[in-house]
Amino acid sequence: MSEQGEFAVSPSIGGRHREIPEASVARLPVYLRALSGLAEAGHVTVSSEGLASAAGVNSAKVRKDLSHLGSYGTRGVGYEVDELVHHISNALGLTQRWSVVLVGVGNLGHALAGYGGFATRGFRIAGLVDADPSRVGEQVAGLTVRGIDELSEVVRTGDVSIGVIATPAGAAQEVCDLLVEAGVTSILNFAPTVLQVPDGVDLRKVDLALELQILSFHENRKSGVPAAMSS
Amino acid sequence: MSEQGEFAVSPSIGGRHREIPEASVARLPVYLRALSGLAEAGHVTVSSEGLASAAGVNSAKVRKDLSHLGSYGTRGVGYEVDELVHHISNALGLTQRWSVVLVGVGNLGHALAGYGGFATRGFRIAGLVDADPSRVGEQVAGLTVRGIDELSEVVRTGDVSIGVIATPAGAAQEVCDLLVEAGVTSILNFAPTVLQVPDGVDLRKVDLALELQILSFHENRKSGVPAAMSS
DNA sequence: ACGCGTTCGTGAACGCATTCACAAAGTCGA
DNA sequence: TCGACTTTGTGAATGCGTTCACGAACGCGT
Repeated sequence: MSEQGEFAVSPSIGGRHREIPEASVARLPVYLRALSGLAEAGHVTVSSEGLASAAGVNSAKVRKDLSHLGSYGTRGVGYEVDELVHHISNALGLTQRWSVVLVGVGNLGHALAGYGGFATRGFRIAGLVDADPSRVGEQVAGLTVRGIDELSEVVRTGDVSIGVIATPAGAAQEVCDLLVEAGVTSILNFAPTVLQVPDGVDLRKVDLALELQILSFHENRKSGVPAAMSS
Repeated sequence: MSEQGEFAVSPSIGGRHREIPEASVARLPVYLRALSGLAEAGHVTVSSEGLASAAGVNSAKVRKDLSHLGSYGTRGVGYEVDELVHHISNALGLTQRWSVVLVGVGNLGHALAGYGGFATRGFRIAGLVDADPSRVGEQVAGLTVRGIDELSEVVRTGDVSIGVIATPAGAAQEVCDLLVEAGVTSILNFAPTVLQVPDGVDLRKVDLALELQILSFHENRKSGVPAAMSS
């Protein structure tokens, strides 16, 4: 009874393990971070419950999420921390090193360039680029700022696939187009504006003002409606 | 036939207009920004289709979202830009000015303090706080950095309801607890760690490393599975 | 005044994500 | 070896968000 058919998907080459839902993908980095903490604290194994509380979610979600990677837990025991770190890193593609170009070296750009999270998680800053000629040549975080006209070259010679936009809103779409044209296929946008990208290019955004406004909504709700004081 | 019945919900006092779904709330700031652009470009009215393309979503979503605020569109015409800005601002609680305390004046903290998005959208930085004694007294963005021991006082005297955490990961939970204890009810966390807050406190996070890892996943998928690379 | 074209507002259908709940599979002590 | 206990992995149920599709309402030109 070798029931191959639809379950015999090779977990190795080609098709990982089905598709991992987007919502799960977004939580994997959180698990990874929680597991690092647990490993440092000396835990060899961890249960879904333990990982859940470290990651700030519930255990059912942890089990569902991890089940998308394969069956790496042991019933009655839990998950081996090191092994899980390896599998998650693998699923996220963190076993290989990705190169990043950072465009816009203003206040925020400086902070990002100096941010430790790049290097520690396998991301390499292949170049810093800015449109302001007075900034070109400046040394930031051990790198020399280059002109926007060199962006294409930086992307090609540095094997860059990820672009980070930290420019003012007005310049963001133009920079985005240049990045795409140069061959970048993933973009992280910090500029407070909506960007258009062609199919095949992944775009994520980080938006401070937006987050504050969402908090404002909830604050407003709290102060406006002092609980369920109807009746 | 004055069909009142269930449509005669007062949109003024008390119960706004039912509950606005979280997903809609998260898009309202985007609409607001798109509308600002449209207003500057001279548009007096805008259709759901027009707003949708400016905001990077589809028109059905726009109409559904806006319907939660009330019926402010005109069939056959669209929405009046100014009026819509007003209603969205109102729903988000942006007609009143919220005070913010920023904890952690490192690289990122500097960038945040200098970020224009605070002031331009009705948020006031009531104080900058840092635990490092060598930073206390320093002038940043026109404000004097104060010690962490003054946090509680800053919150109270400044009528602060929102706290922004831009400290290293190790200090974040402690700072978070202090903020909550001081009376802050909304927290925006930039530190790469999971925070625990009691019920009644809203928590949002902005996490660069997490975003990069999600992009990494998609890059990995793209390079691993050349997929439908037709013609 | 009236019909035509446009666009909103919304019930219904659909799909994705979360949660529930439990059988299966393992550990561990006696 | 065996039985009690723990914890995973996963179908099923539920809930939330998105999309569809269309009636209702409005402006405008004639």
